[in-house]
Amino acid sequence: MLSKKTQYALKALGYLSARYGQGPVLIAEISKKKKIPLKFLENILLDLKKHDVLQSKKGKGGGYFLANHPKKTTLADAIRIVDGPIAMLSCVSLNFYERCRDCNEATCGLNKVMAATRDATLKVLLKKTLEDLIDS
Amino acid sequence: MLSKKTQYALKALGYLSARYGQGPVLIAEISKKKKIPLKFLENILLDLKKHDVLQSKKGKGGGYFLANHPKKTTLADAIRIVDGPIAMLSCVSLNFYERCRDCNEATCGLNKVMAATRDATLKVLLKKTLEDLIDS
DNA sequence: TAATATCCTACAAATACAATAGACTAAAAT
DNA sequence: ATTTTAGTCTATTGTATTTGTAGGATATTA
Repeated sequence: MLSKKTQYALKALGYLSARYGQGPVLIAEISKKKKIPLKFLENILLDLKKHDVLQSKKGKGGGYFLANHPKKTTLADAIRIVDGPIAMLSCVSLNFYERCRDCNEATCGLNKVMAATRDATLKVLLKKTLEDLIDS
Repeated sequence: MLSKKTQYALKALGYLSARYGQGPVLIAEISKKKKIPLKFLENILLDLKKHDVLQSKKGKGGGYFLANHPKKTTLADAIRIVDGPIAMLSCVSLNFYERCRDCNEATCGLNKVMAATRDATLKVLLKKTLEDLIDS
């Protein structure tokens, strides 16, 4: 299950996607419209900025906005930044790989199954983008 | 990511699958071979028994064994018992559904995307069974 | 220089996860 | 019968993660 933090992040990204090209949006506005705790949201957006998904502008007329067209950022990208690995086990994670103790990957049945699961999940998350987060 | 508890459960189920039809296996044996804390494993196996994945026998010559052929239990079944929902959000979970506050599912972009992700993941986990957990 | 709004670090509270303890029940062997 | 074996059950403890808050620092505009 995605953490609440990640849900907040995706909700905020959806909101910003709907306003892409319309200038900066205040954190306070996103917080209010999407019912996300303000200070928590600050941290989340900052994190997304540091990973080049968002850009920001300070002072009056400032706020946050997407660094690229909503189609350019995949959900896999976004989720990895905020939530970490997409795979169900570290030993099959592409971006957060960790060898598991007491287990030989070459012979481990669980490893193979989880790699197949990761591939299926990732196929969707690499295809879907921030644009798909816009509410209809 | 799967909890450690779930990893332990799947490792244990793989071990029991390899010994299917060969009589009961001691918790202590599984614990030792798969390096799973004994008392923790007790709880996990008991849980799987209560959900009819395992059966047990007490006293000398006792132990745990699969209730059905390893092919009969899907990984989706096993994971749901120990870990809970497979979906990334409760609002798209088939077995652990919860409506999310402050969000209209009919119009929510996130909901649609996560439903698609769930379908892809589930397609694999419903096809794979305990038999696939047997180490080669 | 005053007002605005993001940036940054640290912290606190709440929840979930991992592991252990110890007594209880059932079955088998003697 | 009673001892040994092995699973059953409930509770508790320690640890880690998650969620959320506080308050000042920095940058931008007017």
